[in-house]
Amino acid sequence: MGKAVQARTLKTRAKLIAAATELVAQSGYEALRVEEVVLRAGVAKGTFFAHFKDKDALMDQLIGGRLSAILDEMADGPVPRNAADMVRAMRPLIQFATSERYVFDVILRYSGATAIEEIGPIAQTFMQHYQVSLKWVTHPDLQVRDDIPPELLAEGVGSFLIHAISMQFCALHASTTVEERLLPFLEAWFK
Amino acid sequence: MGKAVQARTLKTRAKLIAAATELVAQSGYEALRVEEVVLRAGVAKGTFFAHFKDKDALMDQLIGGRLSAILDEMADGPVPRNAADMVRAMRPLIQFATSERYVFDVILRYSGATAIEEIGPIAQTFMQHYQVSLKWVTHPDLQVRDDIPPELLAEGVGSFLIHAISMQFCALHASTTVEERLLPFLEAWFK
DNA sequence: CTCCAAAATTGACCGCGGTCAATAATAAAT
DNA sequence: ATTTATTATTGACCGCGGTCAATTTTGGAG
Repeated sequence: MGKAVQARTLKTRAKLIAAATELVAQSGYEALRVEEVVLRAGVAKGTFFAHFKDKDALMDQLIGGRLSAILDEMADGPVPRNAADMVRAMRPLIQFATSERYVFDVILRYSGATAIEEIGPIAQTFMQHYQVSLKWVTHPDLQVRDDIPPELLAEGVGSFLIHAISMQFCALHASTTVEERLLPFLEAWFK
Repeated sequence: MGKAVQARTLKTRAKLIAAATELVAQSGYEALRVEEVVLRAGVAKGTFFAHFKDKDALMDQLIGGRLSAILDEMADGPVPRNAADMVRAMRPLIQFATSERYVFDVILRYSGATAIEEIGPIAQTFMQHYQVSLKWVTHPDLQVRDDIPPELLAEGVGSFLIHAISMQFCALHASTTVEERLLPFLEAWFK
């Protein structure tokens, strides 16, 4: 019998990812069409779905990859000193998540893994963000509330972030920025 | 010229809503097909889209209607005495929002109005929920934190609720219930 | 009643995501 | 080199949401 995974497979997959990445760079995530991806990659349509469960699975890869890279930089950066500093540190994350309404929708849809064995790239970045937040709130220099467990504080940061971004896509609150809206919530976590 | 809106229009619209409601009662929201709705309503496919911008607009109506009814009862009920009581009061809301993954996705997608003049039913229920929460946290019997403005507390309740429900759809946290997960966040809002 | 312009309805058609039986490429076994 | 079992690829096809030019219905004006 053949090897579990052939070299050809990796090549095709790489071609699909490359084609998709180029198309996204040109026209954004929402405009991406599977037919355009396979055309550019030079494969048949069915091949796409042999590599990705559906179109969203590709989006999970692409968007999850970007998020993960952003979070890696956040983790490497200095621990913020206060709430305003924390908001500033999350700026790259906010910018990407608000770049397209569609992107944020995909992030929300894939934030929860449907099964333990299939935790996708985006779902992983939520854990990654939790770890970064936990590292921050447990840093001794940061004056966070000591009557709330750090795990809850970290989880709350994620909750507030999603909420603040959601509001951005609501016309009623478009006048305020995400950072302005996020700040008071984070301040509530500090003493 | 004819009247701005004919009686026929209202009848057709009612038939579409009735057909859709019946189908949802039978097979749930996710399984709803526009073709089935128009078949049951006895109209052509194009008629559907003359009444609703797209399928999601119908969902906005149906799901928004249910949410609004639930929130009306919440508003009429007694003001909860503490965090645990507050979680209990939100139970009907949680049950409906978690009844189908698809329902929660639609709620999130429509939570923000895209333009001020077109605030849909679901977007309105978010404001409705905010009002109920505000009423609760400003009630004198409730011992909430007094170092955080009530408006922020009320908005935070919504943020925590969405977060707790999101976690429900993540296999990693399926063992805990939404109510168990929500409670510690609400307790953080109390003194 | 007849005419007419606006409003409502129709259904063939399209776009695009996703399926699957048939086919081709691969690599190990002999 | 030939056979063979496994894996990868193909593209015609389907489901379903959404469009639009053509047609019918409506209700007021003359």
